[in-house]
Amino acid sequence: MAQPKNPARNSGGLTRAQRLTKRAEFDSILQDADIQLTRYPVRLVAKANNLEFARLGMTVAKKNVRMAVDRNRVKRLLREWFRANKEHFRSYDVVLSVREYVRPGDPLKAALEKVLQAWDQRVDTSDT
RNA sequence: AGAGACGGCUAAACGAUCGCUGAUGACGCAGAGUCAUCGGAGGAAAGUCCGGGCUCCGUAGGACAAAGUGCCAGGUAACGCCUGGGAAGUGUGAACUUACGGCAAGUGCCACAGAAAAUAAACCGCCGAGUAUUCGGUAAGGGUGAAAAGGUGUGGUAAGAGCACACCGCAAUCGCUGGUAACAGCAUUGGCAAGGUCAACCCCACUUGGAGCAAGACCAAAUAGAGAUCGAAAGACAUGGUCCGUGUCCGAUCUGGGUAGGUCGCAAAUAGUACGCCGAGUCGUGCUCGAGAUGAAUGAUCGUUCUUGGACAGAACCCGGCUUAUCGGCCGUCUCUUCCU
RNA sequence: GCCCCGGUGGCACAGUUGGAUAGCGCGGCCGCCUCCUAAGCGGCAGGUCGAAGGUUCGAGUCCUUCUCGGGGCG
Repeated sequence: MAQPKNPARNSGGLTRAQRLTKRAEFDSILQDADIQLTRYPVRLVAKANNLEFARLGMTVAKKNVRMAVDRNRVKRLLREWFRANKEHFRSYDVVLSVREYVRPGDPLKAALEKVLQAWDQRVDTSDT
């Protein structure tokens, strides 16, 4: 039997439709952002997307995180964090950037926790 | 027992849940998607230092230039790599290291010091003649320097000197013997040939067309054939630096306008491993494994165990090497020292 | 992924074919000048020549391997 077309139906996954894949999409979000917030070293930029689910894009520059192993690890942790908390970001396109070098591990997780708190406050006030 | 040399292997394991990605199958008109099964980073994936495959370029022909390599032999698709051998050097030794062709082709350079740094020469010395300083002989000794026309001993001499002799070293013979060769040994001859530097220019031998998967091929959307200047049988252009040769003929330059992506290339081949041949390697037989993304996949959480928190580190066309990084653990062969029997 | 440049006092740069104690400008410090400051004048300090190894009597320079920084190719 056919499944609904909404990819957000799948509660746990993070499929290609839920990712930003075009340069133009990144540019439009970064230029016309609705919400920007930074909790060192993570920067979050978001824009409402008129969809029923969230989409994720990440930028981790080689200049900031030099080693490919660390860079992959940072991106995996960002992706996993977004996947676990994506209900918070419903109907938003989100771009996550790592601005400074951070060792993947507890410091990054702590920073992401702060980002989530700040996001919840911002979204609550803007909705009401 | 301690210290060490060489070679090889390994690179935490298992389970549960939630996820990512490719293939196959099923459902689905198709697409999107869902479910099931299977696969899913390394010894260096790294640096991009070499070599090849593959693709395109106007032929890829010649000459010059440029770059690289450099003891000998073998291996290889090829190499600057590997294996074996020679020579030289280091280490008590096992072993290790070596850009190790040629300055008796040419040119250049060798600061300071020193008499003199390359046609050789003579500062202090030594000796003889002469007598207030010169002439001649000499290269033993001193001094300078990184480097100064073999070393030691004996004879010899005015003093000395390969001047003579012995031994060592050196050179020559295209000598003899061994070796495919580099080279080694022996014999004979020569008093000995008057520096170093080629990671200085260079000479000799050999090698190299250029670019690189952002190569390139196909599909498709959009834009639209604009304006100006210059040159025309000489010139311009062509993917290599120059020339010759070759090809094209309206070409070149500038300004302006427009630009959206997708599919293939893309993974099984020159692979690894066991046995046979001294070795690299080749061949034969058998066995093993089989990543393929494109804002870019291996993760998260929990539990158990260990060496108690696991180093260096992440494929992007592929392969063979080199180099560099690396916590440890294990295995094999061998060396030295000390002790015991 | 591929290709190409560069690293010399605090800053921006020289350093020719290897040769003596690596220079110049700005900046810093001290002194002179001035009532004081600036300007000017005189003097001084400050360098692992990105790192390691090699060739050489001798390396900023030549060779090799790393490291850091920058640029180009859609």
